[in-house]
Amino acid sequence: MKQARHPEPEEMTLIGVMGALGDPIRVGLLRVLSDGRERGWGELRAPVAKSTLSHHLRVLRDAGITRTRQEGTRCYVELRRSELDARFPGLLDAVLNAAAAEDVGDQVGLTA
Amino acid sequence: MKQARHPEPEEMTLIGVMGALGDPIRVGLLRVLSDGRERGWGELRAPVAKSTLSHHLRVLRDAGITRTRQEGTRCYVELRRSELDARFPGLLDAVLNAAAAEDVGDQVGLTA
DNA sequence: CCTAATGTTCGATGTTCGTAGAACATCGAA
DNA sequence: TTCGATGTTCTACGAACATCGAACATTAGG
Repeated sequence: MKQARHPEPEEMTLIGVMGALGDPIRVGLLRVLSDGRERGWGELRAPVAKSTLSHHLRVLRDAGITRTRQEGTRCYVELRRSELDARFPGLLDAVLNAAAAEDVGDQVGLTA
Repeated sequence: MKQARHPEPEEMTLIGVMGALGDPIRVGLLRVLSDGRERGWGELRAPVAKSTLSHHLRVLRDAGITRTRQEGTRCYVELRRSELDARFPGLLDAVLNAAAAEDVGDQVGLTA
């Protein structure tokens, strides 16, 4: 596990973010993280293989949507809310509200 | 040219809209239409073949973002602003603002 | 050390997407 | 009716994507 790279706010692109949030699993992950709490990888529940989950988390990270931190062999994920809000004002809230209304990504959740 | 189908507001999905707006050409078209004016197909300028432009307009239409009207052999495109705003509050404005700030889709424009 | 736990990466597969050109359908005008 | 303009649809193709299982790397614990 090499240290993951996180884009600076200036490196984030609208197309990148829109593309990243064009998948139900990733929107589900976004919703899970939307309370601002950092979550452990193992807490995340999604109906995909772990390699696929790893892929989705990478897409989110590469788009600048999340930040990943390592601690020992564990990983912790967190929404980059303030940076996103500064870079794309209103976008995150609009997506989260719409996602909640439609219940997009409801298959994604936390460990019971 | 058969009559194109337009989704009802309830049929629009967040994922559909996010996916449709994950392409620079389509965001460019959105920006061109963002003043609310109806535009003729021929007015639109984009660095792609006409079949490709037709495809992109179809994607936008299928997602519920635009409305296409036919008049004789001409087509007119229009942004479904109020319906989108009602269905996805704040989303369109957030995307348009971010797109303007980044100048996404600047290759798309109107006939000089 | 050896082992278990935790993610990442790799290889493979099937799907979707963006793109273009060619053929087609429709309509207005000559 | 014939022709030209205007979009749409068909077909094709390479790139990108979502997905999985297997192999791998790293670290904690015994």
